[in-house]
Amino acid sequence: MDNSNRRQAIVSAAISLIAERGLEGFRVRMVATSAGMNHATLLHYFPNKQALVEAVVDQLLEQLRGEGRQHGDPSPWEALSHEFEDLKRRLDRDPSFFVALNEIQLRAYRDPRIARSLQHLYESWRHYLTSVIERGIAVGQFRPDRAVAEIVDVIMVQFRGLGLNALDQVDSKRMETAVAAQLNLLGGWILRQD
Amino acid sequence: MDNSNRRQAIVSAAISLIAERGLEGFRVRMVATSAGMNHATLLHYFPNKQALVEAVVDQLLEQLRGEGRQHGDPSPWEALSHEFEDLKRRLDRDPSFFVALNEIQLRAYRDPRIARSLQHLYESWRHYLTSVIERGIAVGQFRPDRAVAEIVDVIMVQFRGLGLNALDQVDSKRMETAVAAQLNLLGGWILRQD
Amino acid sequence: MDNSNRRQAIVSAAISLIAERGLEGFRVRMVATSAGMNHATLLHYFPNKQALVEAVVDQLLEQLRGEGRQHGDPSPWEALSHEFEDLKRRLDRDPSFFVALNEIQLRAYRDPRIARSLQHLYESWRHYLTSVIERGIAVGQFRPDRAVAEIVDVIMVQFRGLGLNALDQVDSKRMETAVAAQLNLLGGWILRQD
Amino acid sequence: MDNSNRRQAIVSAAISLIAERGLEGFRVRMVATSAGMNHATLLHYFPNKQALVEAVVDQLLEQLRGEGRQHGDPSPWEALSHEFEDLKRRLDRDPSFFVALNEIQLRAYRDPRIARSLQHLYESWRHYLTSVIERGIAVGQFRPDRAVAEIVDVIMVQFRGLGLNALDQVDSKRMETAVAAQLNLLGGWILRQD
DNA sequence: TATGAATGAGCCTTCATTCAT
DNA sequence: CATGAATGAAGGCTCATTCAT
Repeated sequence: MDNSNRRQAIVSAAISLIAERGLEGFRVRMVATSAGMNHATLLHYFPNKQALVEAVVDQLLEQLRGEGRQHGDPSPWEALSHEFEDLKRRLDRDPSFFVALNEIQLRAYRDPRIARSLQHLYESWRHYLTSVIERGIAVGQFRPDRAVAEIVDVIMVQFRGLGLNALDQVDSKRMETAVAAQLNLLGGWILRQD
Repeated sequence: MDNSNRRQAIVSAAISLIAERGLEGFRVRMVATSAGMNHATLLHYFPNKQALVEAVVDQLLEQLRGEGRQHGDPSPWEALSHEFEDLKRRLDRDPSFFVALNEIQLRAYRDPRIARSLQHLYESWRHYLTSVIERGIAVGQFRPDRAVAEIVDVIMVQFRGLGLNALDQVDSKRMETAVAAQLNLLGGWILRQD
Repeated sequence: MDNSNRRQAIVSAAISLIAERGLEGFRVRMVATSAGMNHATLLHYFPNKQALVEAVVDQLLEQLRGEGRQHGDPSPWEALSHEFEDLKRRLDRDPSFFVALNEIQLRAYRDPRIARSLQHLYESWRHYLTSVIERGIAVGQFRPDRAVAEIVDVIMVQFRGLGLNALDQVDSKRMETAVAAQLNLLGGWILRQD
Repeated sequence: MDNSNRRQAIVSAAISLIAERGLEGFRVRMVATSAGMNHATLLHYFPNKQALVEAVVDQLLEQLRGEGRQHGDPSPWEALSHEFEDLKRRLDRDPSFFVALNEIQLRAYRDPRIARSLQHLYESWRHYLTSVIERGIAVGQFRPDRAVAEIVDVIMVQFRGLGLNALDQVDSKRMETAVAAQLNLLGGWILRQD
């Protein structure tokens, strides 16, 4: 179990470093130093740099998947709202997480292995959103005249756009407004007006 | 003027390479080869790598600012629609442009010089959008109960999100739908309903 | 302590190379090869070329300061004679040492850090010579009508001139004569004649 | 004749640059710029860098040989004194000349062609000194019990030592004293005392 | 496991030199 | 002659990775 702790520490240090310097500027030696060990020791835990990056990706995606999904039995709209709330909270609490995530996202464009991981996550998220939307329509909370897939796409674009904002280092207040506005926007589009 | 052509060719090759391999993986030698010259010759046109990257940034931003702004005397909503149309056209025609742009955007997070360039562009764009929105409210086309700055932020998040989609290499059709949906979404939120 | 040995080997190789090719022509790669290692390994012991050069300077000056100062309780004139003897021995045994030293001396003209090191050495040597001369005058061995500082300067010029002779690669015999002549010259000038 | 002027300008610029940055740091492009022309143009006057350096050597030696040799019919001792006077004047007027000269002297150690040039000069100078000394002994001005060759060597060492002092950038006053002292030293050794 | 040493591949940059105009 | 462009060789330095202890 100590082994696992050690790996965790390394991956954490790696994420910080990626957020700080980008994948460009990401150096195995620095990660090791930052994790309090010799660089050669680090390579006992990860066979090479690529493996470390992949572990970072896994960790990032795990974290992304992690929270979310609230308890209780929320209505579809509450479920969606919760997703936005969750995003806001993350953006506020740990913006550097999103910096690293964007970095990974770009890398995925060229690294098939990372692309696959990311795709898995997106698919599972898309799946979840789809089910929520469908339920919303079924229970009459959402307008029935929108294509489900389209709604899901819309939401994902919103999230991506908001995630990119993390790079702007704007104040927490403004970020909160931006998230709220997007939710509001969505609501106006899919909520049944009566 | 041949000098200028040569520089153009280099910058173009550089953008392609950045899109292809990222700023990580961006090698002066490759750019030179790709532009059909010795790497030392390239440094004849740009004093060093950093200068080349900056030229790329300038070119990218210039291109971004470039088109847009249509002719005639469009209504505010037509003006906004045109922006989305324009984005769609670009995404379709030259997706790698957006890949490079995202790359630069991430780099701006750490490179103050690039950050400044980007900020200039964003400010000018924000300025333009603000004027359009204000006019739309003034002429009664847009709802008066939305904060202008908030609307502008919303649009910028939408564009960023859509830009990131370029990385997914989805088919042109689906991208078109995504852009249209976002425009639709925006319309539902700010257009005066009667 | 092996580490220290390795550094020593590198510095020695560096001195040889400087003597052979000058600071112009001084290549890290060559030093490494000459010391039997990869050039990257060398940079494991010295962070960069400049640091290596400085180590060379230190070593050279250390060596210069090193020997000298004989045992027993010599008269002032014997002390001076010993300095010349010592120089002669060095010139004979390791002429390339002086080649490197001249090289460094020229570099000091432009490199403040080296200039400082050299100045320290010269000051300490000047200090020593001053004390010897003063004692010589006090005990009546040297003529009292010469300014001490002037005598010291004279001696230093002599040493510098003799050191430059190392470049001529003349035979050991002739060098010996030259040193002896300078000592003789000095004696005629400062020794009390009776 | 304009051609000759141009070459002169280039060589002068080259000497200044060598004095300023050493042969290490000596760049064809800089010389050209400093002489007010394109670097490629410079290579119309000197086929390559080496040729330029050799021209510098020639010029330096020419200058060294140049002055000297006074008019009238001086006594041997006056002739020697004049040499020292001349050196003093040069050291005072153009110390950077000696910096460049030392630089060349070191280079001669490895460059046979330069070595030969230097040797020619030294031989001719040695020849001149020899004749002066012999005459001095013949006319009874110098002590007859010194070996002529030895005296000549002594003088040359003195000159070399004084030349190296140019690097110390000491004040003119002190340099003057040093030269005078060496002359004095020499006089005490060879002048017939009566 | 842990680590310091070692290494080869590779990158950016410099520079003397060549060449076409 | 003059010059801007071009080039190849080389140099200092970095870095992921391997290895012996």
